[in-house]
Amino acid sequence: MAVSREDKYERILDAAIEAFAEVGYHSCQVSKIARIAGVADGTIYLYFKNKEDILIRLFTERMGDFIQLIRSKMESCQDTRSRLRAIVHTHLTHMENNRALATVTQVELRQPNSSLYSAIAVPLREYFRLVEEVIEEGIKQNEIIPSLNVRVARQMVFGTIDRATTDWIFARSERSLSKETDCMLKLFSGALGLPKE
Amino acid sequence: MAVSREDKYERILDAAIEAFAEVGYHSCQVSKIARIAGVADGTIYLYFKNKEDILIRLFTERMGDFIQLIRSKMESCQDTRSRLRAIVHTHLTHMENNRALATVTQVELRQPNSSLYSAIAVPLREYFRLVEEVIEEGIKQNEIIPSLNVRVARQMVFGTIDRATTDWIFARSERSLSKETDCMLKLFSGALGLPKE
Amino acid sequence: MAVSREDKYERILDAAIEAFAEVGYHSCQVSKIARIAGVADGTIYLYFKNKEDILIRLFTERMGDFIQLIRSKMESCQDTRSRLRAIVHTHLTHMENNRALATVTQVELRQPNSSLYSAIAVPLREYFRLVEEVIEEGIKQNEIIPSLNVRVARQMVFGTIDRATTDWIFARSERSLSKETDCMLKLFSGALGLPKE
Amino acid sequence: MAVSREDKYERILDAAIEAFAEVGYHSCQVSKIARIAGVADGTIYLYFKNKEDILIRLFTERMGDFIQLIRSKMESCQDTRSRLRAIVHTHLTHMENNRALATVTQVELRQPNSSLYSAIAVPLREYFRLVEEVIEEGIKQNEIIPSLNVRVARQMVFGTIDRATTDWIFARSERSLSKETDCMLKLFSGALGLPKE
DNA sequence: AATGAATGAGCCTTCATTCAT
DNA sequence: GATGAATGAAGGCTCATTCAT
Repeated sequence: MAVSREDKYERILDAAIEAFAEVGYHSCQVSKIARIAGVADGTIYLYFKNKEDILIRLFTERMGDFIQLIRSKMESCQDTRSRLRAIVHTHLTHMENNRALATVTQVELRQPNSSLYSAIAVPLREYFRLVEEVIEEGIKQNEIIPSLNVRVARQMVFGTIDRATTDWIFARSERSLSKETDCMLKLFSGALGLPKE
Repeated sequence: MAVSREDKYERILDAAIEAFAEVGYHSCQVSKIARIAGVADGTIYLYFKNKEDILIRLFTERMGDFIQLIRSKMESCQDTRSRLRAIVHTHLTHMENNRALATVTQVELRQPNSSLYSAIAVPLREYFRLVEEVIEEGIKQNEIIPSLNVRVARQMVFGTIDRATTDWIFARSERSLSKETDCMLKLFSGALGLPKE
Repeated sequence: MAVSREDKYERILDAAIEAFAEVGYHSCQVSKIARIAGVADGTIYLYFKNKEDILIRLFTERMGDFIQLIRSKMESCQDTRSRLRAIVHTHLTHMENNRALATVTQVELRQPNSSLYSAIAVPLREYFRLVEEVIEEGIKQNEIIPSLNVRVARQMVFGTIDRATTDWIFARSERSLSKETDCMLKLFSGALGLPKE
Repeated sequence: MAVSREDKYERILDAAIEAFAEVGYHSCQVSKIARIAGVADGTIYLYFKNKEDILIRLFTERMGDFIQLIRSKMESCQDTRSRLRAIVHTHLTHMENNRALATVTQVELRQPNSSLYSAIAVPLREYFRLVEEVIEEGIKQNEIIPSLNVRVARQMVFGTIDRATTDWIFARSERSLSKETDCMLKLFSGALGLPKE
């Protein structure tokens, strides 16, 4: 069976994730992506405008999926604690299951002054917004102490998860990342003043 | 008086911080650093092995200074809360006062598989160790609840500060970063179970 | 009725003339010709060996037709003056009516060291020969002064027409090209010593 | 003695003329020019913006010099015949002595829709203007019949010279080009109605 | 030590051509 | 015959690094 057009696009994207994770975006040659994807160099340009376009689409598409995943996991949650748990656990599990993507995300997410930044900014801000909504709702429901700064609280939640992920990537050990969900949640509970379980 | 060897070295390093902050390490040409530093391209190679060496030395030296600064600020602290406050406040203030350095630090800190990573790892781990020591001491002194995972707690402290800094850099607004010290400390107090003030 | 093989061949040739005229042979992509002709890229290679072959056939066929046209116009001419007039007028009118072809002809006629040159050389030399025959016949009939160099005289006739055509193409104005027939003929009459009308 | 900056610029220009003449602008690799000039590929880009810039500067500078040469040769001329002779003879001699330049000029002078065309247009128009001035002055001095179209007359003068040059280039024979000055002048005399010598 | 012109390896991208359908 | 997705060779240009002055 021939490889369909859809498949090829995805294969190039997957190859790019693997390649970027291994050597970083800037040190990665387009021909390396092509080799991993099993296509010719020129084929890449049938699906992507240029090298940067690969990175941009990678972020927007995969992060879009990721945020959808988190939203769906949160639907059945009744209280703030379980919503936070859904975020933390889904995030850590997803990174654990997609280590290469995690590596790229952690590393390349922060380029200054590039068209890349503005492309990334949209899904990232959407994620931030989602976390802040959970916090705001928690305050409204009297589950979270009202006096805290919502943005800083969100920075704590995301920053902690993000840092744990980065540490896990660089540690290269086999230790589980998602197992840290409970530790993290306990800290967040105390910080936000969530009621005892 | 002629510019001494020391001065020229520092001037190149400062120029590099400015240049890297503006366009990013990979997009920055050595000649740009030379122009900002007011020296010839070739002169850079009298002081640095190559382009990457500039970045490595930049991190190790400036982060070394930074850690020294934090240690000195912490010397007079008697309890865990004030030690944490010293860390948070010194970190945020330092980044606020050295925005270009902050930009480089936040952006370029995470290159995979490069000799850069191992160079950065040393001072970064020292900083992590410092935070973890404060937490461990807090547990020993019964100021922090003992059941938490020290590493995850450190990831929270550093991750939150780090994320707040990144947000502040990309926000490009004039809002103060160091003013968030108290918000952050309140969260950490709750998370770690610090006694009421 | 389906488009016949003949038709498709001609359509590609016409498309090539249009495309080459617009952007020049070297800057013209084969896919552009295909798009204008309304065929797939690959189809072109069913009718032409390669890109250069399109240009070669374009010249040989269209110039062959052009020379036939001039010959037929000259058949009814009784004297040198009317023969020259036929050449000049037919040439200018033809270029005026086929501006795109004229553009390609004027521009691409002169590539050094290519298989293109030798392909063009044949019809071009035939045209030159035709002009020189008119001159030689004029000398034999005592209509043209015998002391002139036939080749140089032909260079004058062709060069003048050719230059006027090039100027007209680049002028992009709406001024008529064929209207210059009489001016040109008057110059040629004086140069060649044709008898008064 | 070191090669001065000026020299290197000229050497690259000369190398480009030779290389373009041999294989044509489009088929000529920048590395070929570099090899002939005896410099590294990158050095070219210290002196020229890009490949097209080489061609543009080549035309503007060398044609500027050429027009100056013709002007200087014409200064001592007292009548129209000697002015025309100066133009024809200087043009033919110059092309004969600079065959490679002539080849490039004849071939690459006519690219449509490129920034090249507008760059060439200026010196070329200046040359046309010079020829037309000679004709206009001749009419004013009653040396040339007044009824002719000046533009077409100029097209004849330039077109004939240009065509003779092209023929000479493609002939590749050792026959002299400049020796045709007199043939050509005799034709022009008759065409323009110049008084007998 | 300082310079900056010169180097040349390296890479992204294009596009003529092919070939499985 | 017709298609157009896929190919991959080729080349213009950049820029970190060198070295003669």
